[in-house]
Amino acid sequence: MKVVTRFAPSPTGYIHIGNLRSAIYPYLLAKQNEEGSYILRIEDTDQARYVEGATELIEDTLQWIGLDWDEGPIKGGDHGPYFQTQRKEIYIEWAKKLIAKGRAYADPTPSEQIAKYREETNKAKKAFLYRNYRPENTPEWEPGMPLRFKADPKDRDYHDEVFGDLHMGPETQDDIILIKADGLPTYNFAHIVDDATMGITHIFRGQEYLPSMGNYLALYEALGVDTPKFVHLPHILAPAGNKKLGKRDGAKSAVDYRADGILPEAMLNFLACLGWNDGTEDEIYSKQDLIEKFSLDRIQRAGARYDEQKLIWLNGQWIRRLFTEDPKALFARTKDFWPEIAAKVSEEEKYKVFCIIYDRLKTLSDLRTMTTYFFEDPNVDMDMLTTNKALKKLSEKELCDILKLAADGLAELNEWSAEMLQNKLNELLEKSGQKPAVFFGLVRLSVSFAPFSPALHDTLSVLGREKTLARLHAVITAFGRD
RNA sequence: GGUCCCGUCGUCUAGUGGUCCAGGACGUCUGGUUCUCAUCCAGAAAAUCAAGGGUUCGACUCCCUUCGGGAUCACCA
Repeated sequence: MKVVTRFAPSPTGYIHIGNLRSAIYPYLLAKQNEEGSYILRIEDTDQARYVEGATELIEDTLQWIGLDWDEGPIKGGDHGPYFQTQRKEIYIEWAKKLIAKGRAYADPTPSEQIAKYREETNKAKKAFLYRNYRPENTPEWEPGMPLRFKADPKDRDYHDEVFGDLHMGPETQDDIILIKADGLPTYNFAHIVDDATMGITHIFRGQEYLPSMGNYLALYEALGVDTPKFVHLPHILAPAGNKKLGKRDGAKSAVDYRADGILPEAMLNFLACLGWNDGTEDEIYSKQDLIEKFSLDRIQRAGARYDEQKLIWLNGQWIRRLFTEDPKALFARTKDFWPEIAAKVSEEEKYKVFCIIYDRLKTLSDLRTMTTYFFEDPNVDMDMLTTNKALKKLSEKELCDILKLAADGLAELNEWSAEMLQNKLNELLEKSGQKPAVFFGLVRLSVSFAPFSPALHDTLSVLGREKTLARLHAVITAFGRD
């Protein structure tokens, strides 16, 4: 069977990670099907909430994380247009079918009156059902008037791919608005028409739509449309509390994570596995792995909490993995993450630094704080030396002598390579008669004045002979014992 | 309030009647890797399987009830 899925966001702002997952699953399902198709549709029927530029933001997010759609904005396709505001005639046409069948009526009731009805039922602590107030005489519908569905409340059973066999009673079905007074359809009507005309086979959406299923089932029936497969997804929960993750909880835009140095591979891996797993004990999945292994019946029913720590860990895993696969390619992706001072240095220089520091990065933006001493001489900070755990037992003279020994020894080195440096450093360590923590620690701090750095011989080899010796002498001078 | 959904370590989860006095991962803690930080490796702590009743020789797994949590009841999606 050909699988056609869709992601259908409304352009009301950026896509936060809570929503992004419902873009990923339909993509995976479509791609694991040989002739599957993944459609992007923009649900822009709410003029009031429309945000300029939001569509571009959505497209950017999907492209970043690697969800390339087969049909939709930019790309086009056989089932367009892909903006609901451009499909107005289609909805009107379908609405007229419903009117002809006596299953839709123009509602003349003023909204103030409806508000009163609603207040009544609220006071009686009951769920509001408009059909209890259905007007007896309704005018012939014409544009500018709200059009309502005429419900046929009854027991309806259906199957959800995640939640299993479900039942909706008559009280879940009402005379919902199909076409608003502004002539545009509501989501409730539009998505059914669109999914039917676009040939969507699997509908993915958040579980907040579960209570509306009674209405949707009634509409499919009245429209004479076959029901697609339903895939309702549990909510992603905010880090604290039990509420679903939303922008109020500081749910960042997915692309904000890009600026923070999170790799799209890690984000995709993380979100896909938030509420889904393949039953094995694997943790790392590439897009291809996910496409091969994804299955609807392994989606969780309970909401999963959004845990940024696991994302960070996954990101570190991906940095190491991608480096192993193709270091240059990963390096090319670090462009925006270097400290400003690195701009004056050649790409080759930066690449050298990257090769010795990459396996310490959790996010690419760590480069900003972890590499500055490679590009500019650090300020000599004597306190850092004298308060160091391993060094504070030694006198200034002793420290200074060790540094001189190191500087003189290193100056003799013919070939300034990591390997030769390692040998030389070991030789000097022995000569100094100090513990590694003292000798290496002192040299390391003297050239970097950083709380941490790569292995000493790697650091010195990238730094180069000139800078290394100059920095060691700067500290010796600072001791005033030159 | 009505309706709908959910409930295994702090978190993500494995588990579809016996091999589970519950396994893995993140996080935390402790060690190891010639310096720091990170990686990597080894190990530890961490779940009366929401509770109570059934069914069964046997239940985390099936049934019922209760409790707890969430969603929804718009001319928003």
